[in-house]
Amino acid sequence: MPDASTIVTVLDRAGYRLTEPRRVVAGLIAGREGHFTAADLVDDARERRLDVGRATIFRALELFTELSAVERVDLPSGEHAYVECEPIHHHHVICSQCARTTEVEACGMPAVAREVGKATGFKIQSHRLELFGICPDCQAANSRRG
Amino acid sequence: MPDASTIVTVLDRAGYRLTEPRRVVAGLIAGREGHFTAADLVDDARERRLDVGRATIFRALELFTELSAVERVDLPSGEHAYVECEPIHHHHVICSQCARTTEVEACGMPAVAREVGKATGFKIQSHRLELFGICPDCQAANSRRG
DNA sequence: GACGTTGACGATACCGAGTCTCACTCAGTA
DNA sequence: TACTGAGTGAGACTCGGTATCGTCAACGTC
Repeated sequence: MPDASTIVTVLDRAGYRLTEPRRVVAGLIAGREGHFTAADLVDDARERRLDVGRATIFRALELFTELSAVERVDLPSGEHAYVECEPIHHHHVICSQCARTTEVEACGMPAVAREVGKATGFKIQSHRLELFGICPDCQAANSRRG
Repeated sequence: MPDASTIVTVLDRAGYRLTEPRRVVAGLIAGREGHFTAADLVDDARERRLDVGRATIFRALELFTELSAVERVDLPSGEHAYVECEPIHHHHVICSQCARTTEVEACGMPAVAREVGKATGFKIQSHRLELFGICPDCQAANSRRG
């Protein structure tokens, strides 16, 4: 279960001000499972009558991304989404049914990157890997349904 | 060197009409090296005084993508771009200096996907891998420059 | 606790990518 | 040649994201 205080702590450590709107956005993120878009948070805030401006939500997301408290992912649809995550290098596995995401280290990746570098002559600097599939829960639900 | 006739052939085989605007868009794509955005093509068309509507360019790109004659990639900046490519499963290595792209099979990927599936319990259906680095030409140019 | 500084805020205008609509055109066919 | 419907261009529209600007409040200092 994600926790708003994690983000707040990261913010504090980095020397940023702990303002009410930032706490609210952190709380909205914590209240979500899986990926979410900026628009989702804007809607959430409006529904819960939390007085946070649209611009503020975008700014907060930008800041959290910079601090690696959340990460941007690109869905197959081309949409930009965010997921809350630990600030270490990893990748996301995204359930295409329920949108839940899981972090993985995908430790085989450096080898793949090395191989690609060898094959193409490129000096590989970074990569982006996103995996899409069906999570265990949805698999179970699907098989129950027949 | 990409070739407009490749796209035109794919279009023809799929039973789509070979109209002038589609040939023009195919030509614009062929005239590019590396990735490009829809806006790039719109600009190109305007510069060369080719009478192709903006909507038509978007429609053509959508169609070409559907036929796997071009593929969408997401740049680290979050921009959506396209690259011309062969209609088989592969990944792109993108030069962060000159934007040139190269296709690779990244044959180690199925193993990584399998491993991730095992570790998370997800049934992996698809993945998206993009690699960013410096191409051989830019490396050479850089080392010449000191 | 009061105060001052300045980073953060909300409102809102703005921008640009992409989509939708609709009347018109033209490629392919009978 | 006439017909038909896929494809087109113009332009309005939507929506995600950014920029601006006057105001507010977090936080360090006294």
